[in-house]
Amino acid sequence: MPVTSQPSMTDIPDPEAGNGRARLMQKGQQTKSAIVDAALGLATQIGIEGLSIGAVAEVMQMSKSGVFAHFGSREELQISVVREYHHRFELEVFYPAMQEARGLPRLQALFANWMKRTSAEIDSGCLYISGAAEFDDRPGPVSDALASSVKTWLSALHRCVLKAREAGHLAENTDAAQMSFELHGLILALHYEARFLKTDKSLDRAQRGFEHILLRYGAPPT
Amino acid sequence: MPVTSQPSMTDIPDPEAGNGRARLMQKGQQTKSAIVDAALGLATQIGIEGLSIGAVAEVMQMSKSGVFAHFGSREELQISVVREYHHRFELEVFYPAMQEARGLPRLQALFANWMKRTSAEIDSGCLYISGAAEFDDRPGPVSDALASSVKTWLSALHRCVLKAREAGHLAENTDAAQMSFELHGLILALHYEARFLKTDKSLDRAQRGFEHILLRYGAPPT
DNA sequence: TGCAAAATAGCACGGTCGTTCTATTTTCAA
DNA sequence: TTGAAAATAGAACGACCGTGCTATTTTGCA
Repeated sequence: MPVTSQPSMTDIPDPEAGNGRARLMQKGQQTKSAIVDAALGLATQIGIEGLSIGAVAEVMQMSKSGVFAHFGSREELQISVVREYHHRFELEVFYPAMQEARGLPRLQALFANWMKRTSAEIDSGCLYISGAAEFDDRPGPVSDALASSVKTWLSALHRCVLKAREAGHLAENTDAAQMSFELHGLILALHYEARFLKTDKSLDRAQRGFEHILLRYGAPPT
Repeated sequence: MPVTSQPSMTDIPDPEAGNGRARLMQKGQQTKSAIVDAALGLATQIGIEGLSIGAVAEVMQMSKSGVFAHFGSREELQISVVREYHHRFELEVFYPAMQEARGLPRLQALFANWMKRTSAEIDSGCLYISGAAEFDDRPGPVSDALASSVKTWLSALHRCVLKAREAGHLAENTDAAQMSFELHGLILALHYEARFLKTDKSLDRAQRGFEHILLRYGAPPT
């Protein structure tokens, strides 16, 4: 069997796509990347709405207008941050799991990577979770970008569950959407209790919850 | 058996407690209540951090300083809002469920009320959820008040699970903390998917998830 | 009814915000 | 190396923020 092309989670067009290969980055692009980097770091701490150009400028040791010029508006900076987060999420959660065998092993890897990225070990919070709370009552381009990223990820998860069922690793009558919902809940509870309430053992609980769900949907016990 | 006194979820001292009965509210107290009311409405839309005295003053048709004088600081206003939310949560979720028979019926009522309060039908978001995202990296008095309220509620839930197990409605080896964690996850997923992603059927999924959890922990099938 | 106390308004302060405009510096290709 | 283009800085703007200070109004008891 030939090596198939890497499946991508992404369905969001990335305007910068493919200009990294053409030549080494121009100075401007380098700086812009560094700014988005710094902004993402800030956003995971104080939230996307809390992002201020002044704060980013200070971290970057640049002037406000210098930072501003790269984006044209705060909103565009926020959207860039969301795109960057999406990109990293793919890199850390999605792609590595795709190396695993289709079906249950891949689903398990997906969930394990997801937990890793969500848990408090990584001291930066999850933008998909904090962002949802910030924007669930505030429609606009940033909210749209965020929702689009999240939906892309959740539907990738949904597909993975479907494949596991097709492979006979889950019961035939498995409701994939229902199972995805329950998995999502475990991650959200992990994030909430570990990060906000500082409850220890949250990671264990998420892991055990995962096993409970697998059992319910007919996976062979581990 | 005599009617026992109403059990309370609260372990937070309320400085205003018990002065409502003494006499009709003084004008100042009335206004303060109305301000907290308006502020809570704003906070559920734009977040606790987004609360500004100016915005509250406009809703109240008062001057900024008029509003400010009641609290002495923005932080105190935020804390008052958290306390008010806690109070309403008790009233709408906790107390009504206490009318049900101890054990499984009470647990079911608790979860049903919780779902009702969380779902998108109630167009105001859940302060416990949005607040957690806002304050998980921002320690301080407001974060403390919020965390304290949430912990009070979660431990009430935990106790309810314990009682259900003691009553023989759940398997003897039920891990109450684990079960509470999983229930919490369902509510968080409901809030996330219904409010942010506008996914329909989220309420059904939460309900079905609840039934799955009950089955796992040995409750008789409904 | 009068008077102290409480409640509210009005104004000003220093600060931060996003954004605009203009000047200066840096980059990169011809 | 020169010169156009890109990148960055700096100052200023109007708006909003929380807060303090000082009137003024309203309240509720003696």
